[in-house]
Order: sequence, then C-alpha cells, then structure tokens
Amino acid sequence: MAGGDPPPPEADLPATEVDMTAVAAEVGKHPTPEASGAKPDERTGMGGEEEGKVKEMDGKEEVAVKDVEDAEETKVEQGMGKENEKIGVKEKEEVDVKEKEMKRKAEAEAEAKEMEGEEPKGKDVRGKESMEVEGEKEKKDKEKVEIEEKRRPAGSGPDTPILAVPMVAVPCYLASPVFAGQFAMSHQAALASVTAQAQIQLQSPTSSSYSEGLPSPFPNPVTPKAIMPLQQALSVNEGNAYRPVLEKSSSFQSRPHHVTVNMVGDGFNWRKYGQKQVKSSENSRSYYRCTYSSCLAKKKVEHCPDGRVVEIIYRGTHNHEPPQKTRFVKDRAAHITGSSGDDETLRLVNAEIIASRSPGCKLEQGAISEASEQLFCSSDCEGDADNKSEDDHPSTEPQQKRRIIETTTPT
DNA sequence: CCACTTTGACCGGGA
DNA sequence: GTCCCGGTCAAAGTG
Ligand SMILES: [Zn+2]
Repeated sequence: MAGGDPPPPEADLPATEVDMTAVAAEVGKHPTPEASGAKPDERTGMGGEEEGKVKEMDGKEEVAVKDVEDAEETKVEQGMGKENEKIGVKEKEEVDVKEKEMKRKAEAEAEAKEMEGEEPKGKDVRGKESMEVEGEKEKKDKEKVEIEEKRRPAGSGPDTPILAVPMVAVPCYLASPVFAGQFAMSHQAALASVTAQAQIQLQSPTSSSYSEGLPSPFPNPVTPKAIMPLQQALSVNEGNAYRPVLEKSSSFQSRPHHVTVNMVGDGFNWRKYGQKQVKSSENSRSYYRCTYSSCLAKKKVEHCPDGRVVEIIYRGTHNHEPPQKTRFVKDRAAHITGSSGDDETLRLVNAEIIASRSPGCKLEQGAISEASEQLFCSSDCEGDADNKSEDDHPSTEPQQKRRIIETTTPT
C-alpha cells in the first residue's frame, strides 16, 4: 500500500519543528519506499515535465531547488556526511552554476569559490551528477528556453533559476546502526522518505514559480496549500524562506552522527514499474508511478548498491488528492503534491546515506549553494518508512509523528 | 484473489 | 547508420 499515511491533516500539523522533524525522521528512518498501483499513461516521452530535485545533507539538509524555470526541475538532494557535505555542496554548486551559468555564472562562481575553499570538489558523485545534471541540463536548456518564455515568474524571474528552498530543517540524528541496517535493507524506505522531502521541497519552491507560471492540474492547486503546511513546518517561512531552518539545522548539525533523513511517503501510493542499473554509476534506479488512475505522477529513485537512496526524482504532479489514509506524511507531503504543473519532477538525493556508509555510492553531493541551499536536518525519525509504503498499511501506524524518535538527539 | 515487486525485453532519443 | 542509454511495458512470482 501505501506508504505512510499520516492522518493528521494540516490542522494537525503543528508545527514547524514537528513537521520537520517528522519529515527528517522519516527520511532517515524509512527503509522502504513504497509502491502502489498506478496507471500507465505516460511513456517515455514525457518531455515536458518538470522535475524537481531535492538534496539533503546529512547534518543538515539542504535543499536546492532549481527553479523550474531552468528546466522545470526541482531537485532535492540529501547529503550527509560532513565531508560529503562539503563536497556535495560544491558539486551542487557546480551543477547549479552550470544550469544557470548563463545568467549567474559570476555569482555562482563566487559562491562556489567559497565552498571550494572548504574543500576541493572532487568526488565520485560527479560522475553521476554530471550525467544527470548535465544531461538534464542540456535538455532542459532547450526546454528551459521555452519554458522561460512561457512561464517566467515575475518574482523569480528567469534569472532565478534556483530556488532555494529550505526543505526540511529538521534535526537529523539517526544514524544509528539500526537505521543503517534498515537503509540497506530497504531502499524503498529511503525512497519514500526522500520522496516526501522532495515533494515538500518541490512544492515550496515550485509553488512559487509554478504557481505563478503554471496552473496546476487541479482546480485547486494543492500546491500552495499543501505546501504551506509543509513549509511552515519545515521552514517556518513560507515566503521567504528558506533559511530559518538553518538554525535548526545547526543544532542538528551539532550532532555527532550523521543524520539520516528519511522521508515519509508523499502521501500517495506508488507502484514500482521498473528498475535499471545506471550506467554511469553503480547505482541502480527504480521507477515508480502513482497508482491513481489518472495520475501521471512518477518518481525515480536511485540507490547505491548498498541500498542506500542516493537520489529521488519526482516527475509530474498528482491530479488528485492524496489518499489520506492515515499517514501524517501524507498530510504534508500529500498536500504538496499538487505542485503545479502537470509535470514536475522532484529529485531527492540522499547523499548522507550513501556517503556515510557507502563510499561506493555516488550521488550528487553538491549541495548547497548559497542561498539556494539550505540545510535541513531531520530528526531521526521515525519510521515513517513503515508508514510509507510497504509496510504500511494505512492504518497501521498511528502516525502522527512517530518519527520523532530520535536516536540521537541533537546536542 | 488482489496488489505489488521483480526482471528481462522493447522502444525511442540522442550522440 | 549504429551504438548507447534511459525509460517503460509486460509476464512471472510473492505476500
Ligand atoms: Zn497521483
């Protein structure tokens, strides 16, 4: 079924911390992703969809959402290790820079320099990043132009390709061996978690751009609404925001351990319809589709051989409301789904997971860019994973937020 | 019996 | 025109 389904609706969502925590926790904890029925409408040719990428970093999660403007992609990456973090950040910067190179090259460089100063980039991730990023970049480049023309958010402007969205600044802790085991065991869980985060981020950033530029399939864009709760929880700043979370992150960062962030499901049911080994990397990629009949939403999850989720990419938006069975996650994530646009893709990368435990894994670590990236930390979280998907039955978990179980608390 | 996961093969796009 | 690769479908298997 479905993965997590937290029952508490927005009303329940209290708050920022809670949400964040929950989210983060989920991410870290969730071992399995989920999948559920889906409908095969789309085919390979989805080219017009938007993708979002979300990256999380371990101690902190950073979220760099690229503006959809560029390519309509939202990327969320999750990073984790400190070491990796730096690298990740750097890499990400590169990527971002590239994407917006045209416009913000100078700025980017400056930022990059800062990051580099800390560490030299270099990492395996690159390979992957390059591929994905570059590949997408290029593609998007083309699309980008079109898109930009079509939708250019006034506020964001074409130049604002990257939206820095504070994904989740939740305290992340979890790095317990247990989690690790879980991760390894189920990538799915990770997936779910990542997914959730990604969605969240997506919405936020996206919502800004999307909302203005693209109308969502839904009559009522869930995006903004949905996001709001999430954002609030996460960052507390909807409008601006993207930084408040940092504070939290800091605290989290303090944590000695890495943090694993697990996200919960997005609230939707996904069904795995394929898996492939990434050629450029050792990681494997799983393809999930929303089970809803007419929903075209899809999600790609990349994980290391170890099973750790490296990256999650969301594509398309749900044209339906999330099944609210009982998952808190859903509340948040689900609401988010409505991003805007038919096709939005969100990419979540869990560097932390990989980095931490699997040197072999490669993900895009880059991560944090200046403003674009924020770190979010999640708390350990719970097992949202359970909720999410496989495990869960809709009501199995009480949900709310169980996730806050931190194994490691922040200092 | 149903729903989901897994796996191999197929298809289309791009280099 | 060919090769490589990503993405998807469909069949089989499992819970
Ligand atoms: Zn859907």
